[in-house]
Amino acid sequence: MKPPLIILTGPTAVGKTKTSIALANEIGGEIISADSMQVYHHMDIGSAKITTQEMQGIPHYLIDVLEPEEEFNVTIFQHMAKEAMHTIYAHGHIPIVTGGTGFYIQALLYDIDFTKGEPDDGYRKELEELATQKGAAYLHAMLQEVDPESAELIHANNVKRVIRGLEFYHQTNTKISKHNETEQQKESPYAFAYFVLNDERSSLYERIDQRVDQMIFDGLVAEVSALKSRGCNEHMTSMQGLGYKEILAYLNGTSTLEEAIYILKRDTRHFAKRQLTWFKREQEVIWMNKKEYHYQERELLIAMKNELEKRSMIPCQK
RNA sequence: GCCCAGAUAGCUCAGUCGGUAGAGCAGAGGACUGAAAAUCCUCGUGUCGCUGGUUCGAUUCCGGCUCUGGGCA
Repeated sequence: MKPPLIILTGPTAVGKTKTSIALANEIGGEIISADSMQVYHHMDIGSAKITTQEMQGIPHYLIDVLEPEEEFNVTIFQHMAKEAMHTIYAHGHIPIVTGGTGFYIQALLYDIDFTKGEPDDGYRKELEELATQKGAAYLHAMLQEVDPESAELIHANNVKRVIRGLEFYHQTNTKISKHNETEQQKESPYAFAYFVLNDERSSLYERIDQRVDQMIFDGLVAEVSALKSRGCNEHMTSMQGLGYKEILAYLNGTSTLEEAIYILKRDTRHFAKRQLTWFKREQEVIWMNKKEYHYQERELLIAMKNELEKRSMIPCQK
């Protein structure tokens, strides 16, 4: 019998947080955040972090566990999330993974193997240098040499991924394309339900715009300003988050506040679209379009519980 | 009231020495397996303001009109 795992995700600003609390209350769940920005302390407004009050006493994991200067990535996420799952199972509860980072969810759900091909900062720097000096095509040609399958799949302009391919080969002497192929075939070790909350595109975009205005009103500029004063800069993982890089650009004098807000809204919309593209590609996803449930939390919850019963993840109510 | 400039894709604009037009942005679709809120790829037909004229042919040249800027009274 595989252990149960509930995933509740969806594009940014769709209302995941609120629904996750309602679901957790309903079925006795505890929440693991799959969010690359909410892990950081001192980044509350821009990351739309859940407040203690909103948590309603439901235990939350992977929120406020790192300082903005610290590194975070899929592997760290996977490690921390697995630990949290153990704790939750020990409580006799069901873990609910909530958050919008599809890649993280995938890594956890299919227990992707990240033990091989550790990043090598020195080598990375070297490759980055090469890319700027000789061009993206040059790096791509290097990848073509050692791993033609990857070179085929990765566009030459996508320097980050070309570098990762080269780095993986450099570290392991094996092809990342081969690695990806085997990982792709993995079956999830969990009995899971993968909910994707969604809404009409126009409503979603409207909410995004409104939310950005609200963030500004709530003091996003002051929040980023404080981060800047403590030494945070645009090279840090944390400062690549939406809301942080744009406001930082404004504080550094690269743009006006008005431009920063325009860009932030636009890029958040783009991000939501990318998230949806990701979820569309995922197998076994249960789409929950809010419109179909008349925007009623109650209806949405009942539908989700039905799905969970179908999968025998919660006892039958009848 | 007069003079000047403009009116072309949802927006900002380019262009056609007369043969019905193209960029950026927006928007849409996609990729992603240790940076992922990152990174990257693909997608452009619209009464060329309205109306007459010249012409085989006008969005392009000429006239009038409407609207929008700016200037002069």
